[in-house]
Amino acid sequence: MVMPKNAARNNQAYLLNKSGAQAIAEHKIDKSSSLPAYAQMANILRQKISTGAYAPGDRLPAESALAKTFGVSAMTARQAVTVLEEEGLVRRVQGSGTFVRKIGVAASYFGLDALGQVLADEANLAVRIVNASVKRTPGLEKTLLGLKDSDPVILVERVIMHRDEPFTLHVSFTSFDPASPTVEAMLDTVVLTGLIFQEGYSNFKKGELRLIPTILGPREARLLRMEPGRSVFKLEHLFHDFDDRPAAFGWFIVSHEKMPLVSRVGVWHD
Amino acid sequence: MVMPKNAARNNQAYLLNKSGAQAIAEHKIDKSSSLPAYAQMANILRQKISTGAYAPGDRLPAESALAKTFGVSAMTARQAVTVLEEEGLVRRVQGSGTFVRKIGVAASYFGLDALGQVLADEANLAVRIVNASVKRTPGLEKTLLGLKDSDPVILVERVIMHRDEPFTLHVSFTSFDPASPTVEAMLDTVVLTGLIFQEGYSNFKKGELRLIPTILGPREARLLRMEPGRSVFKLEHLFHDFDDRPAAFGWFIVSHEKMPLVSRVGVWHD
DNA sequence: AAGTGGTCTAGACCACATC
DNA sequence: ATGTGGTCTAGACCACTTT
Repeated sequence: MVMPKNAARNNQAYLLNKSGAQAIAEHKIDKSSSLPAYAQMANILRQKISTGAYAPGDRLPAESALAKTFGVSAMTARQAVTVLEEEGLVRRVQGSGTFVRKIGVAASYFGLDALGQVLADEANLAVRIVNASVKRTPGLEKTLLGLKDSDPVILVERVIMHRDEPFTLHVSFTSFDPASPTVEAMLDTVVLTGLIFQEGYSNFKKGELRLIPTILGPREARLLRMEPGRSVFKLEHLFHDFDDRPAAFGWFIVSHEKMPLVSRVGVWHD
Repeated sequence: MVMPKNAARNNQAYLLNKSGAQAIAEHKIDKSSSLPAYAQMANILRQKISTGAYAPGDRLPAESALAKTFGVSAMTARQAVTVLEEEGLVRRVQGSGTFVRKIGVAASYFGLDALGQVLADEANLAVRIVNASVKRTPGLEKTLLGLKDSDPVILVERVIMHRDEPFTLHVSFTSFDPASPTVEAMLDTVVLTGLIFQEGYSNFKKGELRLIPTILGPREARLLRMEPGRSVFKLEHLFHDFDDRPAAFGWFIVSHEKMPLVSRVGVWHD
């Protein structure tokens, strides 16, 4: 399976912006167009895939042949094929050729765009801290943070409100390090700014996230103004600092209505 | 998105910058190595990001500067930066520069690798059809398939067994088209081979998938040998044929243990 | 041996952002 | 005006697969 690439997503809107229908019909590149040659080529090739002219399993013409056909250099032809590869439509095999992919359920991936958009919309956000305390009893979070059962951890629970409606409940555990800033500072910098919002600097080097279906408990339901017993997403996270120490464990509770996970595969734009 | 510009804010990263700059002062590409030059460059740059020498928000040296520093052509330097961009570590801004990304929860994506691996492992798969019938009563599936309430649809329910354990329950609806092959043929070709397994040709041009948390019903639980009331994933799919007609609606029921959804962000390999 | 994709060069010009 | 990334050329050689 091809990993989704940021470049492909960024190009998407651009490529579709101005597609020359006449260019597609004539199988040629309009070099005076504002649309780059490689994008025009990609559009034409995608069109042929969408109509079945190039069917799943078929081999595309060699990049050198495409370059000759379209009257561009080999590098430009290669760039065009790369667009389709990043869209997951074709698969390159060195020494053999480029083949049209067959679509299937497993080819999909899900991004957290909805979550990102809400968290970036700071003007309409409000954070309600429902609990901020120091926890001294044992728990899974201490294992994950590399702490002893007796070590204290900072527990913070927030409801993130979006347009005056509860959007998600965030529960986070951070190790209580006396050498670090105070609890208040950590609340505002490390965990909140570093994890939730997009602006500013991050103190984290890497993170692991896990998506789990779970059932809404009574307290969670009350905080989110939802019915208890509903099935919702639990998005767990464990972030590590630049010394590779696990520093922030926690999770977001959010419904699939607020954070739809949708994926599209195959050709969705001719 | 907002562009962070104030470079000297993270003191720690600033110190690391000075000490780290000497440690990696080599900056040399081994052109006799089997590892391509662009990959070696990407490794070095990634290393600098992982140590904080290039901190989130910082601007990378211009591609032309990198090319000069590493003694390669501009295209090769560009390819190196592209690697980091595709890993989600940096973000390019035309006319402005390339900036180290700040990691966050929303930057993650989830692939169905686990599902794909199981469905590709045909030697250890067995499909048990638990229901195959023609449904003539109204239902959501008819709306999605563009059919009238009175139109018949083929309903097939299968338990896909992997290594003699129930892996997932697949429920699918397909329009009953008299011009198409018979029910039996459709079971084996269109829906099963086209949707589930990877080999062979597909009859679908595009598909939309939706991931939903749901609660296991009694019948589903029995078929999957799990406890009812558990929270599991429901992976809905709607595939369209090459005439853009919706042709296969349905869903997979699978637990998060069988299909873990994990995502990693940031630098995980130095 | 021939054909394919993968890497690389040394330039060029363009689009865009910043000063 | 300068500097940045984005596109493009016309070659070259390499690694790999197929014939």
